[in-house]
Amino acid sequence: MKNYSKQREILLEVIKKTKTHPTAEQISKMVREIDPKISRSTVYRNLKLLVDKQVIKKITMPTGPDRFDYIHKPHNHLICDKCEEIFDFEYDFYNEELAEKIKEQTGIDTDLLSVTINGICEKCKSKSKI
Amino acid sequence: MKNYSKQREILLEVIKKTKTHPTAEQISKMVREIDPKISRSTVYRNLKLLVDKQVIKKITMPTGPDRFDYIHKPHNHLICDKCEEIFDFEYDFYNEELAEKIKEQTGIDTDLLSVTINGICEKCKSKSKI
DNA sequence: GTAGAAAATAGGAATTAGTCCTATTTTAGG
DNA sequence: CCTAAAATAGGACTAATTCCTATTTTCTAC
Repeated sequence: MKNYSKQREILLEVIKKTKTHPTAEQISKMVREIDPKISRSTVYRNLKLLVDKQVIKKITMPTGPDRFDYIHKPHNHLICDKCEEIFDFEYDFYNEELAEKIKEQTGIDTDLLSVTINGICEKCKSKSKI
Repeated sequence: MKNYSKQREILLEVIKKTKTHPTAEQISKMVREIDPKISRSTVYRNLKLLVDKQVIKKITMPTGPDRFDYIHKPHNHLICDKCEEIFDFEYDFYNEELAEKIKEQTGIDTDLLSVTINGICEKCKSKSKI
C-alpha cells in the first residue's frame, strides 16, 4: 500500500458497502461493474494486502472460496455447519482468567476480538425435520 | 460407513495417533506407508465421511489445505495469524447468557464446544522484534 | 513539469487442493 | 456360495488462487 491506485480505491469502496461477506470472485465482479478493466489478479493482490494491513478480514470457509469482510468494528463470526452461511455477532469474549488459561495451554496472548464458532442455523434446523 | 473396509481402519488408526493436525496429503502419505495401494480418492472420501460422522474434525486454514484432527474430546483451536500453527486448548466457552446473546443476534443455538480464535504465537512474536 | 526508480496493473499461464467418474473389488446377508 | 450394495483405485477434471512478465502508473527530486 505504498502507492495509491484507483483500482484499490474502488475495491475498498465495494467491500465497505457490502454486508454479505463476498468471495474474491464476487468482489471481482462488483469492481468490474465500476471499472470493467480491473483484472482478477489485481483484486486478489489487493485483498491480500488489505488483509495484511488488517483493513479487512478474511474468513476461511469449510468448503468453497474464502470470504472477505470489512472491519467496521471488531466482531465475531458464526458459521452454519450445514449451509455455511456466515452470521455476525457482537460479544466481548475477553476476560483475564480465560486469556490466562489460553496462555498457559498454548503460550499465546490473545485479545479474543474475533472468534469463530460453529452451529446449525434455524433454517437448516427446521429443514432437517422434514 | 455402512460396510467395513481395511483402508478406513488404517486411516482412522493413523489419525488417532497423530497430534499434528495433518493435511489430507500428509495423511495419504502416512496410510500409504502402511498399505502403499491406498488411493488418494479413498483418503479424501473417508476423511469427508468421518467428518460427517463427527469422528474427526476438519480445520479450515487461512492459507493452504484443510487439516484434520481426531476428536479425543471436544477442544478448541487457536491459529497463529503469522505461521498458522494450530494450538489446542481446553476451555468451556458455554454459558447461558452468551448462548442467549448469540441466539438473539443470529437466531442460532450453539453448544460452543469447539471455538476457533486467532493470535500471534510466542515464536512469531519474538521473531518480529528482530 | 519532467526524468527515473519503484510500485502497481492486466492478462494469462501454472499450481494446488479437492472432486468426480468408471470399471473393478470387497463386504454382508440370506 | 451368490448377489446386491458399498467401497476402492486410478486418473480425469474443476475451482480457487498464485505466479509471471511486459506495460503502465505513481511518487520523488530536481
